[in-house]
Amino acid sequence: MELYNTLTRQKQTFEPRIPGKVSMYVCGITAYDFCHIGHARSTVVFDVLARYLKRKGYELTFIRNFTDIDDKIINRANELGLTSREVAEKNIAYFYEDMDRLNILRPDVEPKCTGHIPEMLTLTQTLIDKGHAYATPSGDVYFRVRSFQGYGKLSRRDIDDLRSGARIDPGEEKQDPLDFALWKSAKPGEPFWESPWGKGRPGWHLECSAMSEKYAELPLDIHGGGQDLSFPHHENEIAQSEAATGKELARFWVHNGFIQINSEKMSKSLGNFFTIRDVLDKFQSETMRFFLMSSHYRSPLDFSDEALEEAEKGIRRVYAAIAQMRESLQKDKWSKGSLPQDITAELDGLEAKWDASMEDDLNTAAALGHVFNAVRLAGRIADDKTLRKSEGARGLWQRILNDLASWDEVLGVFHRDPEEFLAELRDTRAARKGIDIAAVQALLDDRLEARRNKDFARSDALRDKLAALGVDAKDTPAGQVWDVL
RNA sequence: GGCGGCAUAGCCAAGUGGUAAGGCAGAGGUCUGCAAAACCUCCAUUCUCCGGUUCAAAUCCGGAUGCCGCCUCCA
Repeated sequence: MELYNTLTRQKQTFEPRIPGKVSMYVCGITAYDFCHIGHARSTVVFDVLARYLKRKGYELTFIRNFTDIDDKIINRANELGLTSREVAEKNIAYFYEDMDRLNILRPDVEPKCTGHIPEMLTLTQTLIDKGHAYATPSGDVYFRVRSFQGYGKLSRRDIDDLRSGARIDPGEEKQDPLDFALWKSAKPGEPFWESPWGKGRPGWHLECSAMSEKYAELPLDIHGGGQDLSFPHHENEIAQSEAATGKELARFWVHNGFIQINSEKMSKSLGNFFTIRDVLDKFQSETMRFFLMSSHYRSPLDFSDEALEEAEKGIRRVYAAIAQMRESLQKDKWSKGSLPQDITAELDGLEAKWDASMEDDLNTAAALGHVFNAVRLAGRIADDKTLRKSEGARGLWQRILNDLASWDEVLGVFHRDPEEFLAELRDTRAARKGIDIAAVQALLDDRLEARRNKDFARSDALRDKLAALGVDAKDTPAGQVWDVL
């Protein structure tokens, strides 16, 4: 497949270093709070990538870490009167709750920073021994950025241009403003580990270098994370790992684009901040996931309730089609006859295009377009009075259902029981719009009664009343059903 | 200031040299007691603007404008 590599700034044909085996390391969360929708995007993007690589038959080693010690966690612990460990563990549990709801598959290895202190100490010592790092009198250890030739190669930054932004904070004993911490000496009251340089804790960038080397052989095939991580985090990882091992850290660097709110960055300070659970209180997780896949993973994606509602309509249409196909397939009698050649050829084409889209830098937006085309094809046959009774129709629907199931292994949104999903969707929408279900049910009962008496005037009047409440009453062969307008 | 990205219909969005996917909304139609759903048809001669290259440009090059991100913790 073609994958965009931030390192080369172009799409490249992805081939793993060892044929058939892929190693992928993705930077996970810092466990100090609930996860926000940006985390959802990142995890969904790499979940889809992981699923797709597996579908292609690769033996995948997928590593995603937890940062469970850092300033933000320590601050939060102090605010809450908890230990850092308690804060991290609580938030990791919340993370799993959110990710399970989003149907994110568990990576193969989920290492925690605090479980890898010895590895980080060893790495730090190696860097000191090689002259790439130095300890200060107060017990900090810094990476000597200018000692690493390739610094800036990922983010395309010139080391001299960085100087203006870098500075030395009071209390730091850096030799150069560019240098970054590998090991931070413990301040009073902070959690610490023993080290050759005194009590302290690892710097943020170090864990990813230590853990990727421990759980995969370098170079990694893929290293991923959010766009913002490319500098300085990933640049620093490269410096640490490559300076210490002499090996390339990763061959492909994959970065997902940001979620935006009104075309602006989401941030707590701007007050336009949404957690995953905020959203999942109002929308189904399949809708959220579908929304996240509706544009390319590297593009910025504007988040809003309106955008979610549009995604909701889209996924509802797919599930409605699944329900219809399943119901149609219940029939026992099928007339002999196949479908016109052009119809089966169209489906052949759609299957090929779906694969081609995913092969092209994981183009889920295009792939979803082909899903809709398949759904429309199914409906077209269902609407044809002659064709829909034929064995050809049966074969086509079964094939589309199989395609959807197969695509779902990667996209992860079409596997629910359609009736159950649609009912849940309706209730979710009703709740969101504050519809009083009991009042609605009473009106629906009245309307059913009116229809039994063929009192269409009263039936229609009741439908208008329901519409005023935001409810759409419809009559199907199976009887009266309702949906949220 | 340095580095980078983006600009496609009313809205969302794919498309990186061969004549504009898909979704939402809208219009007309089939179906229906009427509706809804589903399906059919229509809905960008044109891709922010100006130049250039080419037989051919939304796609490549140069310039302009606008928006956004990174350079400090950040998915």
